[in-house]
Amino acid sequence: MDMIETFKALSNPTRLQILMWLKDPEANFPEQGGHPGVPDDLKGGVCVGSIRNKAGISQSTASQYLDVLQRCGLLLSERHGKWTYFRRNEEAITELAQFVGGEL
Amino acid sequence: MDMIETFKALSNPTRLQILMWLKDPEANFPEQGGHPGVPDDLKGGVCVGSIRNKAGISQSTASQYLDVLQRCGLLLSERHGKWTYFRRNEEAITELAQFVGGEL
DNA sequence: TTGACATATCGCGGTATTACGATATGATGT
DNA sequence: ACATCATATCGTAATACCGCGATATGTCAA
Repeated sequence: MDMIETFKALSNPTRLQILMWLKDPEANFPEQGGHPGVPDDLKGGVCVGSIRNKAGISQSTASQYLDVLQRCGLLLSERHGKWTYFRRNEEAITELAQFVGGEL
Repeated sequence: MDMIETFKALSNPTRLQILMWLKDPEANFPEQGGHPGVPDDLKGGVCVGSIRNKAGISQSTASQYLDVLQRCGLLLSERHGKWTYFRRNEEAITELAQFVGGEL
């Protein structure tokens, strides 16, 4: 896990916000769900469009931000049909917390 | 504590390294000490010149980096004579660790 | 196959960061 | 007052990041 890339990813207010919103997808993305073949509990993550709406950024920026968060390992993505669902990678976040709480 | 500024400060390899070196000043800055009127145990911190040498960067860059780390609260500085001694702000680092380990 | 939709990638101008040398400030000793 | 040393600030060119619209790719439905 590249800590420099991770800190860089977190040093943008919108990206930090997205990561925190994804702690509670049900509360923060209520309009999500109801996609064909996808359960309503949002365990699998939230799609780009929902995040884009919530954050108030363009589609290309949303896609790019999520890519940055995924590249450094903080998010995981899974494609179902036309949608790409993003969710937190709790292992990576725990690893980051251990680094900051211990080695840093 | 501005988390965005803090993450920005940490997203530079040299600055991250400096913060980690300052966990153990005695081991990482052995040539430090012996300044008139300053105890040898380095409890008060390490001066800019020692950090500059260790990091292999220019004097102006060292001063600027340390200022960035201080502005976001990760370092504290104290002037004694012509030297400015920098040391870690453990309270701030603990606060950061709690944020990453809890709210993030 | 064609159209519609979701997402990804490209290209751009604007802005910030990087790291430096040059110079200014501040402190010490003579 | 002066020279010297440590640090801070200024000005800079190179590079990276920001956020967007335009466009490309991939998926489904008819």
